Amino acid sequence: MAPDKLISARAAEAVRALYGEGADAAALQVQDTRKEFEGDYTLVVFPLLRLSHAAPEATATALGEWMVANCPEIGSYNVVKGFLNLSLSASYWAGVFDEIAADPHFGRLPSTGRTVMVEFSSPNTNKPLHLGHIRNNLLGDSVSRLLEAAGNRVIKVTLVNDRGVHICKSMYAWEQEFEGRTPESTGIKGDHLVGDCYVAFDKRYKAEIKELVAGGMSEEEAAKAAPSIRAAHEMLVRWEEGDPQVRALWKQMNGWVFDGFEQTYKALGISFDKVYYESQTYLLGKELVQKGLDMGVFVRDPDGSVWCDLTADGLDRKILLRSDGTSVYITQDLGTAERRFSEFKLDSHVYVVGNEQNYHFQVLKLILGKLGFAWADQIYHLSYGMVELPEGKMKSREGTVVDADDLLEKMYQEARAMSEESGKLADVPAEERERLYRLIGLGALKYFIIKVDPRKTMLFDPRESIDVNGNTGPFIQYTHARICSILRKAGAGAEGAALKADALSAKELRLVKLLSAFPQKVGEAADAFSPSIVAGYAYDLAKEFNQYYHETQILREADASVRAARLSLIAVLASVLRKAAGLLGFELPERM
RNA sequence: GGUUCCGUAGCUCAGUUGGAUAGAGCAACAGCCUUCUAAGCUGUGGGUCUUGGGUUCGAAUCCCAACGGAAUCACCA
Repeated sequence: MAPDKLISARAAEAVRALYGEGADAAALQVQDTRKEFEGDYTLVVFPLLRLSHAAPEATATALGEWMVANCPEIGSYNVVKGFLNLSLSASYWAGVFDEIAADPHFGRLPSTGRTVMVEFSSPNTNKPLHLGHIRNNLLGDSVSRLLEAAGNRVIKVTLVNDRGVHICKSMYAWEQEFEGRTPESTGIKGDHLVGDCYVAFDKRYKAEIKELVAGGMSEEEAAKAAPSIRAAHEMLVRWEEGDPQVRALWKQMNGWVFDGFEQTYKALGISFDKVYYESQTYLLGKELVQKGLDMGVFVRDPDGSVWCDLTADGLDRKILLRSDGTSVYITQDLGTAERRFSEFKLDSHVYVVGNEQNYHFQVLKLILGKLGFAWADQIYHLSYGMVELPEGKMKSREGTVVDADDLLEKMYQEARAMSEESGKLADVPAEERERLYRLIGLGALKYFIIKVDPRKTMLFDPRESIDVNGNTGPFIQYTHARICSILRKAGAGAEGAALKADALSAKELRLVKLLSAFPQKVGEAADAFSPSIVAGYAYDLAKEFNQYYHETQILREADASVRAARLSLIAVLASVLRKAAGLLGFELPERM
């Protein structure tokens, strides 16, 4: 039983023994004892006063006395006002440590038997990935790992937006200005080349509008009449008709983008179990529209368009089918959701999508509910905040977008610079060194993003490099490397010893207590879809170790059994740090 | 205007079922490397938790209002 659960259970027994009635679970408030007081866990007795009919101190003391006398695990107690601080005995903690050390799957929760799909990343194929996508990718990846650790079967998917007028814009610009140029011929990464086409289109389009407006046309008319936009729309029509020439170019350019994305995903360490393409799913959902009409939850207007009236739910009327019979974005989302739930027998579905689409997902869930799908409320929109620059939103037109590939490269260089300055890796082979630079740079970036609560908009200042000191990924990596260094010097087979209860320092007890909280943190983080909880935990653990490191001799400890115990403690510490970082999606080096 | 989210130290962020004197990091300042990796450790300064009410033994946390900011409300995706 987890230590905090044990305390709760014991406290319930004490209350029953002393006051007869069983305290309801809600009345028993057990929390971590604050650092400035002595104890492991604290029972807040205020809610129990109505049972004890005594003053807070007297109630707390009575409970403390009973618990120390009747619960072998509880070593001592003290009372401060209405707070009963309880300390578990050193031998209890030593036992907890042995269990942790013996459990190779420590931190993995029992199976829930549930299958969860996580959709994330979902890029457009007309421009390269940027910092916003990075946040999405890292969150999606980490949440997937968390849900898996929490006992779920997880299916990671992405939906690539590979069709539509925006792709045609890039295609048209390529024909006009880039004809013949390929990633191979230019040496430009495919997604960047197509992104350049998109920018070129925008430039051309703007110029045309300006010219038309100068010729007396209104802004609005000009936006529709500009030759380039007409050409792009024309291309889309031909794409939908299956025109071989358009399809060939579309295929070729998307191929470039996919190759480029693949490289970035690989660099980020991200993969999917299944990739969906909108070009193959955009027609889904039409039969659901018919179903909704039959059920009477949708209405068809005289012009032929189909709507769902959500005004009773505080929203607006939502269009589901255009008057020309073609479907809109949400129509295909309805269709893909239904297909996925039935095909994979999903218990729930998480969509990692920015908070700009809150409305969309609100509507999606509502409509699926109206269509009678019981699983509609098992859809969860993990709505994350935007990444902003000091001057506000990233704008591709103003060139303020932070490119994913550039940022990754910058992080590697940063790690290299730090490392070369210290010289600690001087004797490591060059190839291995490069691997470590990437690992550290990636750790810095991932931790920087993931430590922030997903819901919040976060700030990134490109002028300042991402920190590597303090509450950072490299701090955790460094801590791990330090432990590994000690273990290396200790020699093989040094760990595995049991802790000696009578020789444990306060700091060592704290470390064991922190270790024991890991599974609970995994559960909390998974429930809240918030990897930042695990990030905070990893930081606390690393910080605690570093303090321990400075005040405790390990290798030079004279008593062999104490030395062995300390080695096994730090070995487990390193392993839990690795697991925590693993949930966040980055690795810890053995040297740095 | 409707809906949703946010407002905590100079800056970036923790603080999730209401609990003790609101915490970290960065930046600033002062210390600690002949001793297991100084990407570390120790200390100092820094706060009307946007404001005003309410709920109660107790509120950064829950409720109401105001102020400030963001997103969204397309026959776009």
